[in-house]
Amino acid sequence: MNPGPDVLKNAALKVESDGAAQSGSYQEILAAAAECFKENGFAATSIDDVARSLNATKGMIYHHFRSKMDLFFAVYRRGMEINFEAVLPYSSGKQSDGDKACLKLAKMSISHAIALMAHQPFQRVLAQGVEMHQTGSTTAAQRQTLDELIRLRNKYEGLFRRAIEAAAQGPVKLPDPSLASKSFLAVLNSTVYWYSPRDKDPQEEQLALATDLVRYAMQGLGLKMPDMALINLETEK
Amino acid sequence: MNPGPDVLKNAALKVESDGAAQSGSYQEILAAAAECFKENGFAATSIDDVARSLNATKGMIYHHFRSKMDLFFAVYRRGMEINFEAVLPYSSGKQSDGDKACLKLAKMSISHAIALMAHQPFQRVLAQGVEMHQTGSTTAAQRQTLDELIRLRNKYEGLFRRAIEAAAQGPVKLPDPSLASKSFLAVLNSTVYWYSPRDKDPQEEQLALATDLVRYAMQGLGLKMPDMALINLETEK
DNA sequence: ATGTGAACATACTACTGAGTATGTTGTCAA
DNA sequence: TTGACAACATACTCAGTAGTATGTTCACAT
Repeated sequence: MNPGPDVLKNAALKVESDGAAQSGSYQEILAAAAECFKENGFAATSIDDVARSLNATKGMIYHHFRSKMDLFFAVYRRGMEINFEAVLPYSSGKQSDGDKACLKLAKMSISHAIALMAHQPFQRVLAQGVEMHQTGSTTAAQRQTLDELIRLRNKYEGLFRRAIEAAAQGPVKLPDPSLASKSFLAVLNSTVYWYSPRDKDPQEEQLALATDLVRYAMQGLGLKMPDMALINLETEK
Repeated sequence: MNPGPDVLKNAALKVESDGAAQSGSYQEILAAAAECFKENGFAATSIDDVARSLNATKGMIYHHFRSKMDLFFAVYRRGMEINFEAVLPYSSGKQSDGDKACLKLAKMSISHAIALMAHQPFQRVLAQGVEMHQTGSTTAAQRQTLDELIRLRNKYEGLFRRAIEAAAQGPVKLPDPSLASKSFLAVLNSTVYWYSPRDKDPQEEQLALATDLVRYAMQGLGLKMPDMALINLETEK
């Protein structure tokens, strides 16, 4: 079929490799679009809305994107990129030791949960993309692109499923690994629908919330949360 | 302010009291609209779409509903109705005994999870309503109605929060009851985004899935799942 | 029989919004 | 200097759609 790693590579390397090449306005459009899509949803957002929020016009958007769908896909892709960047650093290697595997899962999960809260607009777009996939809309060509993006998402979910299976070796039994990972991620992702950052110490607040959520999610699997002292993530930029 | 029980009564009694009074077509419109909203989302669904799926015309819809928003609200209300009908029978009374409280919570949760899978279109509309609430759309009057509907939803969530608090008395500590109930319901509600019924034994399948989900959700709180023998719900109609 | 209103269908209006076609401006190479 | 192209802005087309205005049918009360 299609070589697995490539799909990931496409997403994960774009930011690094392009750097200055990807004109600043491009990323700005993505951010503005994500914000608009979050506010009103894809269908209710017009290209003019996005342009307006940039003090620009429709022509500018269409200079960079061939259609509204293309713009949405680009935002979606960027959202997946963000998530991979958050989780990949902690997801490499196979831990045969149960506690190590648990620690790895916890790190991945907390990093994921924080990224989710720190980049809400993009994460909401990801959720909308999933809904769109179940829908029978779009043309054949768009459908193909969307399928590819969903595969990317499944790949991401796979990172967690494998980490969960590794962590649940031993005393814990998983009735259905797929169901387990879905439930697990459902808890972590739930913040998308109600969290809104407070001005005071959003960093601190997000870490605390993420910790509680991950504790709950792991406990559901019968796993105990590792000591927080062991989970010091590199604080990002 | 507004008397709490009334809001609930409005929703919970409508079906019973109206009965034959609510013309058949009314409920059919709700079902068709729910299906359309689920398929394409609120914004991307036209009144003509709904009418077409009923082999009717726009005039018929507007004869029963004053606007597209009104139709949406009615569908939302019906969705909440379904949920209350599923859960209320098991949510009455205060269990001081921990195990009893646990059993009560389990019954409520399983009934909720099954209702969710059995009425997907309506449940998806509920989700869309929540998103809509975070959004800055709609007029002032509509906003008021939407606020009322969200209060209804919060009331529903409150049933679970109280049941959770009652069940978690004793050996278990809840860091944040609100967070706990949000996570708890996130797990149960997650099926909305991926479950699709199989032709074979949907009843059986839904019960099995619901059981697994509830087990996970309760374990996350540190509660153990009661024996299934104790959880025989009255099978609905 | 007749008028009256409920329950629709049909025809129309007014507007929004995706996509396009065509300017306009600045920059940079030759 | 000029021409060529990137990076936009402006102006327009046209399909779709919320809402309205106006038939039409039929049951039912008087």
